[in-house]
Formats: sequence, C-alpha cells, structure tokens
Amino acid sequence: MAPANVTIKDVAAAAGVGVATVSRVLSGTGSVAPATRERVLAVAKELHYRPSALGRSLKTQRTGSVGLVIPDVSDPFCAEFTAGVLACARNLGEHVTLDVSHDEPAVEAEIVDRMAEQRVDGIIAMPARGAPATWRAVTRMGLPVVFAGRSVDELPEIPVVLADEAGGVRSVVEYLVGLGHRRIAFLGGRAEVTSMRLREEAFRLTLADLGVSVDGDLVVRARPTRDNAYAAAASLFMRRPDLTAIVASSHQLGEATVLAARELTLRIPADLSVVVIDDVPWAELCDPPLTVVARPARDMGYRACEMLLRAPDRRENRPVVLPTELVVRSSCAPVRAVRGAR
Amino acid sequence: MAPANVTIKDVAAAAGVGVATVSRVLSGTGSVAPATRERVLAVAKELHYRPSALGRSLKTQRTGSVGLVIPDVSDPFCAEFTAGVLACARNLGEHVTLDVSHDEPAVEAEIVDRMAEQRVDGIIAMPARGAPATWRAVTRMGLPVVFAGRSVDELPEIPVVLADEAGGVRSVVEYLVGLGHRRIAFLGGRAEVTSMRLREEAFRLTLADLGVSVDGDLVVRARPTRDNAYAAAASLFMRRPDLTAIVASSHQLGEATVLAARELTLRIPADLSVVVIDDVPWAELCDPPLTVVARPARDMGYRACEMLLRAPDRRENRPVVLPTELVVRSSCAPVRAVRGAR
DNA sequence: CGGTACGATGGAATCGTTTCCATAGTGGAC
DNA sequence: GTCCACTATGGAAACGATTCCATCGTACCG
Repeated sequence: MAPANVTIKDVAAAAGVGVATVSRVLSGTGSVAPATRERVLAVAKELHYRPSALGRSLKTQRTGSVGLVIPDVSDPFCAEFTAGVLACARNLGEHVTLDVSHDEPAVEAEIVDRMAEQRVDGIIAMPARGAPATWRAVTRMGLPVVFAGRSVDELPEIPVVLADEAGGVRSVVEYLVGLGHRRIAFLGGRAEVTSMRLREEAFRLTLADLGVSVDGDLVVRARPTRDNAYAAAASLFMRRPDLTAIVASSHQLGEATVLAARELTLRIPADLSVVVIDDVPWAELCDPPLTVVARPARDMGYRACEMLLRAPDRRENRPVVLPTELVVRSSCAPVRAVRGAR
Repeated sequence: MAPANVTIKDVAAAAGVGVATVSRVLSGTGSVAPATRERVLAVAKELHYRPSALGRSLKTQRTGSVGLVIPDVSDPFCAEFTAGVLACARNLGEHVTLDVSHDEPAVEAEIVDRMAEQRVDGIIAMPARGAPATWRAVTRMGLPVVFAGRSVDELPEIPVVLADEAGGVRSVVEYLVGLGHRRIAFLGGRAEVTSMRLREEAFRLTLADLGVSVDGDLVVRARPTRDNAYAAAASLFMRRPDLTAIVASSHQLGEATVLAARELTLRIPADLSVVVIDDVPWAELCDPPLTVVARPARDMGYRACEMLLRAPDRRENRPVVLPTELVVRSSCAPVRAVRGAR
C-alpha cells in the first residue's frame, strides 16, 4: 500500500529484466523490444515508481535546477523578475531554488555557497554590493553565473542583464523639460548602489544637454527606508517651494514623495509634477495615476535565465541592456506661467 | 587553478588519510585526532573542496530542501507568504524550491511530480482546486505536505494553515454596522474558491446576527480579472446608488471598487465607505488610505514551514487558524443622516 | 552454409557521500 | 605482564540512477 521507496531495481526485478533495460525504457534511449517496453512501463506504473533525481544527478552531473538570489521577494520588481525566471526555467525544463539576501553580502555568500554545494546548474543573482570574493570562488569552480539589474564593477567577466536606466531617466527629463519645467528635483538613493548612481548621473547629464542648469540643491539622496525617504521629500518641499517637478528614483522614494506632497497639500500635478522610476501596481491606482519609468522586470528575468542556460560557453561579454519605457499617466502637467516664470 | 570537481577522495589522498576520516572531520561526528583534523581542514580549504550535496543526499535520504507551490509570485499576498517560508526555512537550515501553478491543476500536478522526483523533504502549497489525485499520490509515498491559505475538502488529512477569514469579515461587518451602515454591498469572488465562499457566508451570517436584513441584490460575484471586477463594481454602483458601504472580497476586487468609485465620482468615504479584504501596500498609499482586513501572510508562511519540518509525525489534524486583523484607516465614515435614513 | 551485422539485453562500473565494521595502537588497572 | 576499554583510523558497502561493454540470438548476404 505505502511502499517507502521503490527503486529501479524493484522495477527491474518485478518486470524480470535488468536495471539497464528499465533505464533505457524510461529515458527513451537505446533500443528495447516493444513487448519489453510495455511490460516495464506497466510495472513501473503499477509500483508507482518515481525515478530519483538524486541518483540521476549524481551520475549525470546535472541537477536541472538553477539558483535565484534576490534581495527581497516582497519587492514588486523582484517578484516580477522572479516570475520571468520561473517562466523561462519551466520552458527549458529546469526548476528554481530561490533565496533572499536582503542585500547583505554575508547572507548572500552563505546562500551562494549552499547553492554551489547543491550543484545547481547555474545561478542568477541581483548581487549585493561588496562581496566579489564569493562570486569569484564560485565561477572559478565552473558554475555559470548571470547577474541582473545590477552590475558589479569588480566582476566585469560575469554576464549581466540590465535595464536602460540612463535612457529611462533621459526620456523623463526630456518630457518634463518639454512641459516647461526648469526647477526639477531629483530624489535619489544611495550613491553606492550602481543603478542609483546611474540614474542620478543621467539626470544631471540630460539636464545639461538640454541647456537647463542643474541646481545642486534640488538633488537629494535618501536611504530607502520609509521614514528617511519621507523626511527627505518633505524637507525638500519645505525648503524649495519653487520647484515644479520631481523625479523619484525608486518606488519607495515615489511613495514617500506622494505621501509628503499629500501631507503638505501640494496638488499633483497642478502644483507639482511627479515621475517615479519603477512601475508598481499602485502607480496606476494612485490618484492621479502616476507617470513612471517602467523597467521590463519580467523580461529581464526571462532573459537572464535564458542567458544562463543557453550557450553558457559563448558568453556575452558586454551587458545586455533592455529598454525601459516612459509610461505617461496623469501626474505631470505643463508648468503654469505664474510658477514657471522666473 | 580551476579544478573541475574536487571530491572527498581527492582531499583524502592529499591529506594522506582515508575518506572516512575526511567525512568525520567535515561532519564533526566521531572522533578524530586534533592534528589530523587540522591537516584535513587545511587541505580541504587549499583545494577549495565543496562537499556535494548530491552524494550526501543520496546516502542520507534527505535533501534539505522544501518545495513551495503558489499560484503567482507577483501577487503581494503570495510574495509575503513566500518571504515567511524562506525565513523559516533558513532558520531550520533548509532551502526552498519555488514554482508557480497559476492555479491550474495540470501545472500544479506537473510541479508536484517533479518535486517528488527531486526528493524534497516536504511540500508547502496553496493548492489549486480540483486535483486531489496528485496530492494523494504524493502523500502516499510518505512525502509530508502542508497546505496554506486554502483547504481542499477532499483532503482533510493534510494539515493546513488558514487565516481566520470568517472572523475578519465578521469584524468588518460589525464595524460598518456600528458606523450606522445598513445597505452594505459585498463584492465577492467565485464561489468555487473556498476562501471566497467563506467570506461571503460570514458576511451574510454576521449581518443576520446583527439583525440587519441581507439584501441579495447587494451581494455580487466577479471573476478576479481586472475588467470583470471593474464591470461588476461599476454596475453595482449604478444599479444601487442607495448603498452606503461596500466590502470588496479581495485586493483585485478592491482595486476595481476604488477605480469604479473614482470614475463615478463617488467620494470615499463621504459617499461610500469601502473595506477591502487583504492588505496590500497601495492600500496605505491610496487617497484616502483604505481600511482593510489583513491576513498574516508572512506568519502563515512561517508557520506552514514550521509545521512541515517540525514533528512531521504528530500532525495537527485540525486546521491551524491564524487571526486576521481589521486595520482601520480612513475609507469608512459614519453614515450620513440623509443617506442613512430609511 | 558460414560469417557478419545488428537488435535486445544484462552485468558491472561509476558518480560522491555516509557509516558500519574491523583493526591497530595505547594507557591503565589488575 | 595481561587484558580491557577506548581512541583513531581505513576499507568497503550502501544510496539510485546511467551507461559502457560484452553476450547472445537471428536474419541476411554472399
């Protein structure tokens, strides 16, 4: 009734054949007499035989599983990215082992070590800063790795899938300037995070390109905690009531921006145009719906997985950059003459 | 420099000891002379030895991994639930293999079969309806399973972690009735989904208990697609302009409710009090912030994982029900005399 | 009719661990 | 001085698959 573990030997014995024959039948390789094949299949079903992936993997040296390391499942971008990885993995017949690093290098190292012991076929990661040693160790043992969303400067040899952060910011700034805005604030994240730095740089650069002088006072940075971001946004609004638009550099900072504006009864977009980088579901639900720069989270996951599993030999040496999209909704308006005037 | 795979034999040879000794040193069992231990450790580090979990698992018959099957990673509830599972798994030294079923029984069956082959130590699932056969097959082979968020009537023997749906709805209804509402609508989901049915039943029951007659016309059902939900909400508002409050039975339905109300320029909470079942980040960001019933997603995940791994022998036969919480924010107001009057 | 080629099959080695069991050495108790 | 108990150690047998290689018919060709 409840046979603990039925192995290939049991099947072979019950069918009166050798284990090699059973293996051939089940894996479809080699040639087997039709009658034998039927019998083996019948017996296997009868006994509820499930081949053990452990035995197989030990022999074949492939586990059919990929490791995925992200900072946080609850983050909508990470979740969507994960969905993409899962979709691709399924198509390619792999399964996914997931773990979260909370962006702590020590935790990340532990996870990656474990995955290496687990002999995953490869690892996809949004790497935390500051732990190149672990990654070096793991690639040295021949384990394929693909980074996504962030690159690590110390590890240029690891293939990476990125979003076109700079392009996204550029289109935002062009859009806002086109609406007549000149005093545009930028609420950024910590400069140590590559993508944050990229966004800020693109902001300054584009403004300069458009001949709008960059007011350093309008570029502020905040840690992505709720309180810190809120405080940064609120103090910016108090200090510079003359600003007409703001670019929030992450969805957390976007939340803070909207909340702070609401608290100070700044009307969006009448008093203040707002753009958030990263699309999240609530951006559309917000009143008014928020104009955002959307990164193709799902595609990035799919693509990263594909890069990992297909042709791990001929790696892309240059980052694969996927386009971002400026999703125009209703949080930006042309600057009003009275405010926009010098 | 780049040794493909260094095994325990290589370490043993290099250290001039037997493989058994190396195993003892690395696993910390048995007794080993301190000098030998040092030497083995040194050699192992030198060679970058990583024990293969495959070999170990094959021998010990434990993989140290748990399978997690959810309908959709992008859903905030599922994501938070997953975070709880990951947290518990890490504490207990396990890792997690994740896959998504999209609530399709066929996909679910495929995933579960695969996990069984993979010899996971146990499976946590938010089961799709209508595939008890797979679960039966898998439990029969001795694989522990814990359900979460939903129970399957046909499988009462499988332990399950639930949220107190009924209690949550009850407190909502009491709250609304306490504010003077009498014409309260209920926007529910498909009746085949257990939790949806539970919520609707609790709604009717509580109303009856409080002596408020249930207006069948105010209880509507929608599929959780965006359009369908929106249409249901909008047509309800058009048909019954006299209703003063609405309970949306899922976060998707909540979105639709808010959107439809906004479209029809119903002011929340002045014209309409709204409660949503399930807390999602944007509920707090909404204007006004939404009063919701929060399920303890993270705790549910943690608890499910704990149940799975701790004492799989003495199972809870009755569902573990975790409390829900009525989070009062600003989307409900006392009914105004002019509208509340009969 | 002999040789050959091929289809069908089973035995056995292998993958990398853990762990049981046997053995050798050693110090102490009698 | 014997013997015992105990520590330290290595050999070898699993665990459950895959796969190479050898074997055995048999049909076909010359």
